[in-house]
Amino acid sequence: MKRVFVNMTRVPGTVGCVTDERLPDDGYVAYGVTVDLVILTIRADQLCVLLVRRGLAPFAGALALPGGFVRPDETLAQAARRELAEETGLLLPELPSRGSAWPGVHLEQLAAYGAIDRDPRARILTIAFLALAPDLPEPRGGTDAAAAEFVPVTALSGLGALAFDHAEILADGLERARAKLEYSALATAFCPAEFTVAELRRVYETVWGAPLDARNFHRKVTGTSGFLEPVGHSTARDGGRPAALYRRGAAELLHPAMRRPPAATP
Amino acid sequence: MKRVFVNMTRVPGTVGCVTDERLPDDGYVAYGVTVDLVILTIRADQLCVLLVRRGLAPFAGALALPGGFVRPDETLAQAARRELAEETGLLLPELPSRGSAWPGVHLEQLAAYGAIDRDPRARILTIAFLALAPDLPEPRGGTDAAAAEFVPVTALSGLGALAFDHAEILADGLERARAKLEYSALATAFCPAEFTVAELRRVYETVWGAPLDARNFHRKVTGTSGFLEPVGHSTARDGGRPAALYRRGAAELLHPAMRRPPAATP
DNA sequence: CAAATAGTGTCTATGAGACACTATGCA
DNA sequence: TGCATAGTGTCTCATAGACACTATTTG
Repeated sequence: MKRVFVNMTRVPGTVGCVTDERLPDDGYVAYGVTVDLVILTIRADQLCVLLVRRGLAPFAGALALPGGFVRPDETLAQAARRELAEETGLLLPELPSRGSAWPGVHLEQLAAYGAIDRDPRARILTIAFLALAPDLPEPRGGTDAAAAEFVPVTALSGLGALAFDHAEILADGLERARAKLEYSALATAFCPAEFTVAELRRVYETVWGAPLDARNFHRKVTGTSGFLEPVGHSTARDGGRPAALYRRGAAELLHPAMRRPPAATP
Repeated sequence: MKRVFVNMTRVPGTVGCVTDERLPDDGYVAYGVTVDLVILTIRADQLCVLLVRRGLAPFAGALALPGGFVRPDETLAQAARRELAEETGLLLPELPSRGSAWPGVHLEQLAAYGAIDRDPRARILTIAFLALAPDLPEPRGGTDAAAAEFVPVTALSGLGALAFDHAEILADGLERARAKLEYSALATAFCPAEFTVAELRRVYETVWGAPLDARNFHRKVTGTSGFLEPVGHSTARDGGRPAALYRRGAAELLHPAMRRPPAATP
């Protein structure tokens, strides 16, 4: 499918004219730019991703990652935050431009995707972001989402392909999340402000898809300095002996790192 | 500095009109997109980055990372490969779209940078790539490089600021490289096709800026399966007992990982 | 021979994983 | 009392780091 790019523009003040073959060195071609979000949460012990059902062509009726065009007055991170707020109904304070985070929600850049025909309409690049959040209220149909829903990632093979190259983006987001649980305190982003060690362990087990030894896990996380901060030993119950509650500590990176078992992640 | 965006375009087939305030949901604004390269190599036991002296405004006369606009018929990775070839004079075979690599040279996506005023002329996003290469021939002034030279990264504080946000991009690239030496076989990308354990160790010491114990290093790298593959025990000399030569093995990721000493990286 | 670099052996501290055991709640 | 979950102690194995020691070259 060879397309003619009619949406080339020149910017006053730059040299260069636009042809289809070879651009002058300071030539300038403009592309559409979107942000797409991999928003992960844990519901009922399942790792879920927020997907929207597309209403418009292309891929009308298919599931897709939430996202939208970057506006001229916002950075990439700001666009991602706006989309996140629109899709989840969360209101977010202003954030530093890169990385985390307000209490509990984590947002970071994942990668840029620029395959030539990833959007059949025109050349559109997307910058994907990864968001991790504790269990959220039901997503409200945002302004640009026909219908948004959290879908267990294990159910995706049976749901048909995602729109555009979103399956690849989602796979990259999942792998990033799984990898970062090893060496960062990111798992706490899936937990409410106060949580027990068992809840944190279930996060690891759910994201990695592998069981962990509860005793060793407890020793490890409580022994890693800066990971957890005990909040006055209030407790909550879950059937047995009450558990101590913790808040996330100051550490971003874990020393030593948690070790992901070699098990599969189906 | 408030600018008016005159370079907004509409793409036939998409709805939406362009205003400065609020875009319809499927609205579309176009931006300039470049790739910028952090090309690292090791020369004379110093970690060096390839920089070009800008000839044109803005930042005329300043040092900058090599890069250029993405053409409409190439992916981001292809644009990065083209720029790499133009700047270094290397001829490169066609590659799979993500990650590495042809013998010895590594290229991977680093991140996207989209601060609103990162280019004073217009809204331009850049996708940064990280390249690691063995000692290259003197860079030839490429088509769009006024002059290209490898600069030791330790010398950069005394050279004045880099153009645009390239100091931030370079810092991110350096940190990525330092981190990936820990858990990947990336250090071999700084070495020629055949190398000794001592040469590999000098790569680690140079990138990390910290000395390593030669004996323990030797045991570790030769004991990590898939990292090094002994090529018929030919040798080369460097003053003392001849050393065995190795080629990089099949492993991308190291098990167990190398450990970066806590030392500073000045 | 000495000097220089390559490579091995050995000891110790630390952390991971296995798992017995104790602690504290509820029905 | 029985059961479920929380949390600790202890053993074993693997690996990191320190460093003594051997091996193989050149001058």
